[in-house]
Amino acid sequence: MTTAENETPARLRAMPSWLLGQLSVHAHRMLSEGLAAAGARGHHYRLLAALEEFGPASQAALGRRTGIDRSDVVAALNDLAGQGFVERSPDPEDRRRNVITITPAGLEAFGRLDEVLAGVQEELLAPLPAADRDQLTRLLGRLLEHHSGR
Amino acid sequence: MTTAENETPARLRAMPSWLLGQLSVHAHRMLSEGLAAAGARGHHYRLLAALEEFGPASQAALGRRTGIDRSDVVAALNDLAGQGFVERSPDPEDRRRNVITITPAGLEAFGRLDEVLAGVQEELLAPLPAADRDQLTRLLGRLLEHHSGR
DNA sequence: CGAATCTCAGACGGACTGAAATGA
DNA sequence: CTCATTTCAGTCAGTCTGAGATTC
Repeated sequence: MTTAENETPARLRAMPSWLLGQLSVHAHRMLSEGLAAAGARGHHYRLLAALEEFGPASQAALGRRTGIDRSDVVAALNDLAGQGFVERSPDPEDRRRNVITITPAGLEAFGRLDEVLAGVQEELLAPLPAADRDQLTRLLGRLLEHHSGR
Repeated sequence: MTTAENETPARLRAMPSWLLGQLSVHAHRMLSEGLAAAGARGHHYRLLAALEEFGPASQAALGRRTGIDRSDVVAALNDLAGQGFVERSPDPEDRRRNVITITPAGLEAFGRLDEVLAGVQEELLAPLPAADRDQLTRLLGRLLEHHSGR
């Protein structure tokens, strides 16, 4: 064979959008595997993080904060409620809504998942020295800020 | 409302894996829209790029180079052949194979798509000064190199 | 009335698997 | 016999849409 049979075209390797896409696939795989080993999914972590930071909220608000579709919020909260990590109660001020509250067990579970994800970030950035890691995170943050409303 | 109802949790916003994932969704959307306006899909561009750089190849080799599944390679090449951008001919040296060759019309189409994608990269990195763009691309490239075999 | 919330059922495109046919 | 290639049919998980019931 004169040319390598599994080499990515240089055109692709030079494109930031390609690098971004490939890396995000790797990151997503690491993340899913880490969470799966802890018995959770990405949606679960995101919902718990929103509840931990902002306190009790309606399901619609949780969907907006986490970017999870309204239907998927229902399903993920079913899981979390089944494990006793959140509680659903009707909102007395607006009876269309459920108010979702994180429980002590939920906070504890969130702490464990958070450590798992910190480990994944570590693994993801492992090849870079600390200064480069910070710079990369800053640059990505700036791009995302710019491309998602503000 | 005391707290904003659509703010992403700080925990997420600080995670490189989250930034990567969100940005790659934006990038993918821009890419698909740009290509769709030119009547193409991501698979088509990738296959044309591999043919342009490495010359005629079997379908299996194209799949390996572009990371496209063997089944999807068949479908995308059907599209490209239908538009006259590639030609399928049996390999005389190994009659299991089709040798795929890019046509002059295909090269021209590739040139157009390449300009579209260059514009998308420009738009994606727009908020960053040139030095930061290069650094970002370098850092992403290093991470990808490390996390994908070589 | 129009708009928002919660819920379920199902659609939809993308990535992938299995297997058959052919040939090295 | 084992392995690689091409092709098609079909599966699978993830995301999203539609619609109904309820309340604002």
